[in-house]
Amino acid sequence: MNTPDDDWLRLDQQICFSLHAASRAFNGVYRVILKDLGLTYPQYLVMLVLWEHDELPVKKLGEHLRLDSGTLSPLLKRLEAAGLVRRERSARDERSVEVRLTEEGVALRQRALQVPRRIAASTGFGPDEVRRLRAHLDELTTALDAAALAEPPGGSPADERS
Amino acid sequence: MNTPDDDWLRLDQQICFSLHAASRAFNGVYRVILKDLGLTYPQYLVMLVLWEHDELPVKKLGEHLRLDSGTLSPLLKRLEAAGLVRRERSARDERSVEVRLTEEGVALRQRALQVPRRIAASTGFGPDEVRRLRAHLDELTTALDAAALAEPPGGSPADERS
DNA sequence: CACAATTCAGTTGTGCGCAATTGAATGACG
DNA sequence: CGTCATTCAATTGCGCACAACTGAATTGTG
Repeated sequence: MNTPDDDWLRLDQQICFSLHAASRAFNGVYRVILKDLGLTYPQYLVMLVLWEHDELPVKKLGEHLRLDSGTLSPLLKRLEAAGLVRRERSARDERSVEVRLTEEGVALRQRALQVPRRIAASTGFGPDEVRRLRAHLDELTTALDAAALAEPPGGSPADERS
Repeated sequence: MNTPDDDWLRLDQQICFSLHAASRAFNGVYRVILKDLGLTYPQYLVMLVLWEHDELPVKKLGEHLRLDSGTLSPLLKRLEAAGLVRRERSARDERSVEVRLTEEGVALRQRALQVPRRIAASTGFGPDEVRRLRAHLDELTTALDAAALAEPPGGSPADERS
């Protein structure tokens, strides 16, 4: 009785607008800053993972980033063409492809060290604010993932009958 | 002296990961729910604006959504092909194209009224939590936009010399 | 051992997001 | 009035995201 559906549709607009807009605004700032490094934002994310792990099969990379091979395969090809990464099929399991940094890829890390500072400056957020926002977002993601699993297309989970 | 650059690179990872992941998780939930309506998530955003305004030039639509014609033109073509929208060049200003809902487009609103409830259920967030998160995100977007303006590619704003 | 199910990377097709460009219409200014 | 700059929508080109599928390698089971 509180809020008729009409109002919900307006409120809903604001929520998804906000997230969408924030995501793209962030993306835009990264784009500008990463241009110096010759990386796109998703490529930067891949490099961050590799700087931590140094060698990973595509599958593991995808788990860290929540991306599948459909996205990663061409992206990794481009990183390989840029000379930052090498891909070689695993000897143990020929289905798997190991991604590893080249020397050039390792070296790029030094130049990337300045990125977080510049990003932080752009947000104008302090460490605490960042932490709170991150916690909020992670909470949201967890909830959404759970809901996505519980609600396979079509109806409510209660419809589940053998 | 507080946190060496190495740690920043790790912390930074977490921030951008969180936002990126949340955005795509949200997108995924919308995708499932909107499939019933035959809309993608960005198409839904466009329809939300049109349900509020009923008739708008592409330019205004883009300002509401922060999207340019490069994104909107093909998207609107698809909405037109789906019979939800009509596009006609303005009589007053032949450069401009007016977008207006068809009867079918107006009618779709009824079926869309259920969407916000299902989304809200998926997040598990209450109205207050949503409001706080939205405020946080808007604050972030505002800061990022300001920074994007202040920092044209290449260096700090202080470099600005005639 | 043989055969079915699974796991993995890659490909294809669709749609979004953005930069850069094009071309037409409009507006401003001398 | 004519010229030049601006404002629009549309197009092109590139990269990401994701669903669906392919094909090869591996694992599980009888």
